[in-house]
Amino acid sequence: MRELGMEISGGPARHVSDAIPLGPGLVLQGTRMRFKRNEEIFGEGEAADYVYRVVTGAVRTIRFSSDGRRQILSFHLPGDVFGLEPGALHSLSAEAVCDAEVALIRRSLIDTAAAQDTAAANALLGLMRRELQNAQEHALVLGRKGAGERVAAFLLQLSERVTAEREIDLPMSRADIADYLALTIETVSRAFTQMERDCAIALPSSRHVVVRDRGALQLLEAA
Amino acid sequence: MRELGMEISGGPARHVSDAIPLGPGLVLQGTRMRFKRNEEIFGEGEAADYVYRVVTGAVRTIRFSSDGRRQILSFHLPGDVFGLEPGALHSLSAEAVCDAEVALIRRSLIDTAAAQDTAAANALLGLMRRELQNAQEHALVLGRKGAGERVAAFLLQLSERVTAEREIDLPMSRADIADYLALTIETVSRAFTQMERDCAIALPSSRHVVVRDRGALQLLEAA
DNA sequence: CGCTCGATTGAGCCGCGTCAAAGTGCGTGG
DNA sequence: CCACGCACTTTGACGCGGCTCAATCGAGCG
Repeated sequence: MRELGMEISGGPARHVSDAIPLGPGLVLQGTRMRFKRNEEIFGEGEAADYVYRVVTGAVRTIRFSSDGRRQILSFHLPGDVFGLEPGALHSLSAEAVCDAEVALIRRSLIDTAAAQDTAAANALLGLMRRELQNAQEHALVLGRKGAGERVAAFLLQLSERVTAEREIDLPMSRADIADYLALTIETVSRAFTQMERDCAIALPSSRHVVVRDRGALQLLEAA
Repeated sequence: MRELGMEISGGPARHVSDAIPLGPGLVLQGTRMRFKRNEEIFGEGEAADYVYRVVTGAVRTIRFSSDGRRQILSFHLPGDVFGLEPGALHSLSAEAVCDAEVALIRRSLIDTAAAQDTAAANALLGLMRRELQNAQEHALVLGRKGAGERVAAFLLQLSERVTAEREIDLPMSRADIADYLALTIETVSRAFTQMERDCAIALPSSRHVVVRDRGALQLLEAA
């Protein structure tokens, strides 16, 4: 995190404490910060002195391939914890997908809690497991699915996370989706168009998706 | 795990205890078992009552895509711990790549140790982190690299894990490599042949790789 | 010696990336 | 309020890398 103190938004937000639930029965106090669209929250290689929780907006974690192309490893939505690293340094970067509010808590507090309270340690383990399963599922999608199937899987996953409703407001651009699914923006766009032609979804605007036929999407996802 | 007691190999191996180091200062007693090539160690959806550590041989963890194709998520070599799941059920299957010896330890013992000893809990967290980083790195490789680069990255990674030497005995078949890298056996084979033509490696036999020019491999890996 | 499984090699095709050009929405400034 | 500009999205044409299908080769084993 660069210039931690300087990036806190003006007004009464400074030092407004915010709760970070690490698990059942374990809630630690944090500080809320605002980040603008595309702003870096922390960078790869920096000291991992904080753990974060999305309050509003969305956050992406990214790494760069040796050829310079970026891979988005995960999207984090309100309620999600991110930046959790057992090591001393961040092994990836995090950026705000759109304007976002994030709650921070000092890493040292969490370590202390985990050292004294086994319930806290187990809560951390649970958060870690969740990320591991996400990463494994992601590897499976990237390895075994075609373009249309990846986009369908992405929409289904997102619709489950955001709400049980049929309408999704995408916080991220086509470029973000492409870098998450390891495709190009053109291919992602064509997949959306094709799904609209098949009446699986409707696209009132490019960032607003209406799931018309969930079954058709699930069929698409299955390759 | 099916028919746990019945699959223990004959002879004095039965109930021979084996140490499983979960971390610095935490070693638990386990039982050694033998598995034949391609034998299932545990299956997706089964109760995760044990944690495992490879003693000799190699183990693969796999999941199946909805279209029936398998994805190998990771290879585990002697010393590696696998089968660790915070949840009650295994979220993936494990099989012996070749004849292998595996040390088992009851999950309940580990949970007890983690609940009483924060050092043990941290050791578990470390093992989990290692797997998470592997999974993220794997996703990046699958998403951002071409065929030759994937195979080069695979060989480099394997050579670092097995030994610092220049010779690698592959425990796994081309089909295993293909399913790990999300390629076909033909493409993997062509990549090997090409690397031999480029004098980056030598192939005395299909399972024995000699790294001739590590720099060339690293150049290949970088896309 | 012959069988079988795994590995290699070749020919052809298809999906997705690349390059290029419109089209669309939104914020800014005149 | 409208005109403009910029960023994002969509659509099209084309090429290439890896998959498919198929044949051959090689090694271990009965």
